[in-house]
Amino acid sequence: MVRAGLTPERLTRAGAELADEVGFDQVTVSELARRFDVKVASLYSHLKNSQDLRTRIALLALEELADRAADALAGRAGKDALTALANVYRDYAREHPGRYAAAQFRLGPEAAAGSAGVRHAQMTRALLRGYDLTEPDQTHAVRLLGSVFHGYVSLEMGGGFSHSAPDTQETWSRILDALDTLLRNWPPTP
Amino acid sequence: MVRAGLTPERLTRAGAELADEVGFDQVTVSELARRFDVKVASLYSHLKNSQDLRTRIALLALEELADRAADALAGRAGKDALTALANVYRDYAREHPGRYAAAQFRLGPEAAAGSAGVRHAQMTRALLRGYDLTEPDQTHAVRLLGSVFHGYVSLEMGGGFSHSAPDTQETWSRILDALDTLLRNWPPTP
DNA sequence: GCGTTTGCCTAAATGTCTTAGGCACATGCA
DNA sequence: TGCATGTGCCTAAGACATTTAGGCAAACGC
Repeated sequence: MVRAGLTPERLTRAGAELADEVGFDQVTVSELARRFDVKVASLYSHLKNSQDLRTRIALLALEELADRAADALAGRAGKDALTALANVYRDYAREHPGRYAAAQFRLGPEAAAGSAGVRHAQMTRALLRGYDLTEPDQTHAVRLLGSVFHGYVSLEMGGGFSHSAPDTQETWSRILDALDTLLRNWPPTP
Repeated sequence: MVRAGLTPERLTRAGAELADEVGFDQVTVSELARRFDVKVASLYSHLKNSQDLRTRIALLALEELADRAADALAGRAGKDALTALANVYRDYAREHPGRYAAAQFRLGPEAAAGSAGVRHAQMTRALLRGYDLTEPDQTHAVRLLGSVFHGYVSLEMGGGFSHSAPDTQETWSRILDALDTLLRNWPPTP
């Protein structure tokens, strides 16, 4: 009997691919076992359970996203950086919808602490250094950017903007213009 | 044998309550049957299947949300209306997390067409009449507001802003200030 | 070469989803 | 009032996912 060479890492990568193909919430231990041509119970030597698998996929996606973001931000500032970071999220979601959904997966406090979530916040903060914001407005802006990026990408992927003109690419550009304007003219606290 | 009095409507309402208690993706035909003290198979006279149940809950949530939004917008304009509408989404998500998740549920094209989704878009457009935007910028702004509202609420509910000062209420107010400013000074197309 | 560990197996329990077919109660018509 | 019909919930059963327990054999360490 030839050993399949299962490891948590290989299972996680295969799980991520599976998520992109069939959707994150259709990711199943059974299907994963099928792909490795192995019995289901065998996976339980490498994964705690089904939840563990999903968590690992989520952490993988967060890492990949953070790596791409770091890459995109290198050497850029101001609106150039804003556009680059925004496009990282949007492009990743389009290329890897299952992984993107995984990145939104509600992590337990332990997993969240060890995740790349922190890097994401730091990078958004770095981006904002190109604008003239001081605390606490910088934090507010970090949260705004996170909301817009995530919200736009979710709605676009979910088909929320599907059936209407103008096309979503134009809206995306204009939203980035608008955010840039807003960050350069952040309203003072009333 | 006393009849339980099942109807699609009662099942949908109970399903919505179940969603708020245990989360939308934990809503199960079996659990619903348990709550009505009825055998699982009995529900299949009233529901096509599990997907049908979820779709009905989603449509219910979209209706409720649209009703609240219409109510909140009545007699308001400008920033007052903006704040009111935004708070409808945020409050609904806090009061009814399961229903809110349901409202984000990916509907099939048929269900989507018959849903209250259209009313939501119309109301956002109505709100924007208080600002000076013409097409296509109005559409861009509709999409931006949808993205921010949805994105912020998801991230806040998902705990994305949990562990940091300043508190989320302050951020929420400042984001609404910022959006108001932005809509009053929408940048011209480059 | 031998013992131990590791990797994948079989077996079995539990739970969900779904369909098929049956019995009894409620309702409608004579 | 009595009967016929239909509706509402039932039992039964198959398919599939999750998870645990325990076993056998290949790989590795000495």
